[in-house]
Amino acid sequence: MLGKVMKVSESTGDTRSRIQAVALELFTEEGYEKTSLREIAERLGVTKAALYYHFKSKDEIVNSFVEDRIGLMDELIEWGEAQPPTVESRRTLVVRYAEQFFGTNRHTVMRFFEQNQTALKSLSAGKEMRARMIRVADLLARPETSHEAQVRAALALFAVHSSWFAIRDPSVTDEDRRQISLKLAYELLDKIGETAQAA
Amino acid sequence: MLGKVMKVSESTGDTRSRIQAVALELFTEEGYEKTSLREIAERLGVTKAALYYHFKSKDEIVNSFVEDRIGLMDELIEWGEAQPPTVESRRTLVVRYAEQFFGTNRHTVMRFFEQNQTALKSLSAGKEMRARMIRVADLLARPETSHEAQVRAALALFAVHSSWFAIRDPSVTDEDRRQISLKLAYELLDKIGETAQAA
DNA sequence: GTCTATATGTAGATAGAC
DNA sequence: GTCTATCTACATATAGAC
Repeated sequence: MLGKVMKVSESTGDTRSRIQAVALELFTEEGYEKTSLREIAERLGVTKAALYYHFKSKDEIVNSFVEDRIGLMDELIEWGEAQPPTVESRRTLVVRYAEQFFGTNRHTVMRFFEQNQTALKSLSAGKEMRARMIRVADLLARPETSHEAQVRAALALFAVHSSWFAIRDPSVTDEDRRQISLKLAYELLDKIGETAQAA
Repeated sequence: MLGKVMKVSESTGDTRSRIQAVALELFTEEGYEKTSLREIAERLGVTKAALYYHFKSKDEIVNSFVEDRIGLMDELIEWGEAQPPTVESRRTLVVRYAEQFFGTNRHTVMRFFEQNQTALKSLSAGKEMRARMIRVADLLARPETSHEAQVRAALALFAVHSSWFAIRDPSVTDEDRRQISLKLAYELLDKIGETAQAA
């Protein structure tokens, strides 16, 4: 999935993908700033120079695996904007968000974002993603503009994320985590727009 | 407050405190790893060597302002452990947590933790704080051991934190943020232990 | 208590051979 | 496509003068 968009003309998509995978893991586990290109190269059994053949800089590696996540978020936002601000569509929006989070190659990329919030402030990919998270939260809060609704929306999204680490038992399946997070997200979201609904 | 524990014999507590304040701000805004001692020194109008007179290393600066937060958390945990696992004591626990968060010199230290989770993994102060956060969450989940209760507890704590950044309007007062976060924390926590209560 | 000067390491990144 | 070798910059940290 990581090298999916790549043209076939670039023959050895293998090394490129392996760089992305290792970088994503290390960036998530020990942080973007602390992870050196030397470390990534060593883990792969190549030299730093090889990395620079595939990516022109360190933050380009980040961009490469963040790109398609941004694309998915854009689809989600576009869909959400076309929906009426009802309990139903709020629920569906968070369900779709959770699908992205738990789907495809697991939650690796989202965990990377979570763990590198600060470092990502100075990376373009980080700013792009940040803006989209805020947009999704705003869509969830609609039609309310109250501060409480804003926090409810943020908590609903965080429910999806936190089910990953707050449940420390590693034997719990992704599906179980997903269900718990959605139950709590519903609980939080369903109280949004009650005044508007009643009116 | 930052240099409170300091002995009076150390005459110029001023510079030491100013280093802590500037470091805390920069570590929070742009990240621990990315912030250099040169940057901190320049901002204060001194040289790096001066910093090393007051602190023997970079992570010692972190320890210095984290220490008393750890102490407060320990008091909180000790108090919590002595309470019965009821709706009432759960509420009071999160109220006290919020007091720590919003109290004293604002939420600066807690924001620093939030923004540097990954970097703090390799710092002793980080590991210490992390363990205490988990302990508080466990106390909130009692007497339940269900996964859902664990997520409820984590979300309740995050409600306190998120009220700081999820409400983007800067004119909202700390008191308003505190009230909103507690309302939502109650909502989440009050459903813990319902089976045990009923039994 | 703060300075100048410097030691020492490692980071990201490039040139050019193979 | 990957290598060796190297550049440049900046990091943390220390020694010793004032």
